Amino acid sequence: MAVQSPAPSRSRKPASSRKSLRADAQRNRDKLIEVAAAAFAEHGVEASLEEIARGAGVGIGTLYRHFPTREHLVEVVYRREVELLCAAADELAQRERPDIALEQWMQRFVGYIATKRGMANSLQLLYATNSQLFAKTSGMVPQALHRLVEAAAAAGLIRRDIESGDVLQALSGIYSAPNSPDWRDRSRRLVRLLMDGLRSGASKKPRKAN
Amino acid sequence: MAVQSPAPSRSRKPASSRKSLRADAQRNRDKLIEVAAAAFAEHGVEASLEEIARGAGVGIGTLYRHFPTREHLVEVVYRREVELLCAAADELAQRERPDIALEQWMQRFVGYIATKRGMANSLQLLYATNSQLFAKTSGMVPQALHRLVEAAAAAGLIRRDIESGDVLQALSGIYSAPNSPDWRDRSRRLVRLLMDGLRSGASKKPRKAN
DNA sequence: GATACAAGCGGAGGCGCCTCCGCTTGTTAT
DNA sequence: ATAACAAGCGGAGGCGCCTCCGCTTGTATC
Repeated sequence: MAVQSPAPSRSRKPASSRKSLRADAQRNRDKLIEVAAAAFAEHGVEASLEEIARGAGVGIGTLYRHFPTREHLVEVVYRREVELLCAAADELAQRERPDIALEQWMQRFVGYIATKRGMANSLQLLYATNSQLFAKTSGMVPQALHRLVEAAAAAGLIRRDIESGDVLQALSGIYSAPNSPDWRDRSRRLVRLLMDGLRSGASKKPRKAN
Repeated sequence: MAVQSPAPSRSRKPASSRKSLRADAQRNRDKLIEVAAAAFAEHGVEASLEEIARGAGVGIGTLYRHFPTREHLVEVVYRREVELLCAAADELAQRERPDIALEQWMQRFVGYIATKRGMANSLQLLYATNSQLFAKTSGMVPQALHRLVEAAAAAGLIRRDIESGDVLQALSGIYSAPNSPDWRDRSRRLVRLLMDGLRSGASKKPRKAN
């Protein structure tokens, strides 16, 4: 039994991340994640880490202390984006009519996925060594979609003979289609098409407001 | 139809590689491959390309002209080693008693494979884009083994109720075993063990020379 | 041999990766 | 407020990647 160091009496501030960081460190960390998310979206996972550090206004050393490898950073960004995406589902559900909420979320989902292709490699690395992490995040998306579909169906705004798993599969068909140059418009049209299909057997005729 | 450049009357020297290079270029290329093979064996595929260039006594630019990416170099080295390995089978078959030839070749085979683990990633990249290349080289090894096994069996020096595919599988068990620190000795012992098993049902008692 | 020129060379230069460690600053205890 | 110190910072430095282009050299032709 090794003697442990004094262990300061800390008891406050779980703050926003698991380990209580010093306030400035937490700020830097958040900023790095934010800038990294933008950089990965724009340049793919190969974005320059030094540039990310510069963009966040910190030294390269700080980036590396927080995220010892590129993969760590990619993973954190990925997870945050999945969480944001799923949080958006609930927010939309509160603000919009259920079918509108579903459609807008699906639009956002396909847009989101598109930028994540490049992450696949990095993520696979962690996949192999840390699978439970994935189990958690990858479950969140189907659940969010499920809630939206159920709500829309319960409101009679989409047909009932379809379940959320079917919709997810349809979506995956949309985003995994060969990405042509006009890819962005195409997937937007396809989501609309899918939504019209869903509405076509609804019990209520959707009008404007609720 | 684009106008082609004059196309000099060349007709000599297919030399050792596909395209007739200038003599000095060919020398450099060969040297690079040789040095790279050693470097990959020692440091894995992440070996420094600059160091390889230095070791070959050429500039880094020369390396990159011959092998535009690391993967190209890895692939060429890999292919050459497979070819050398298979050529060694025939040579051994001529020089040694068939069972000895088989054993020595198997020893060489497992030693060779061990160094190639790290290449897997690089090779997979090319695998995806250029599969026929693989079909060719990956077929050579089973064929070489097959010849050796057949010869030994025909000479009555190993049992006949085993075919070369079985032996290959046994070998793959040996080299894919978790590589412990004493890995090298262990696999050597295992090959000997395998060989004794093969001999145990032979029709002739193996003595020394033929 | 001399000439001409395409083929080939090589290394400087610009960028990115990552480590290391002396300096700064937030936090805690007084 | 002040002191003390751990936590955190940042960027210089060393290395590797890869490109670019002016210089060298092998080869063909006469």
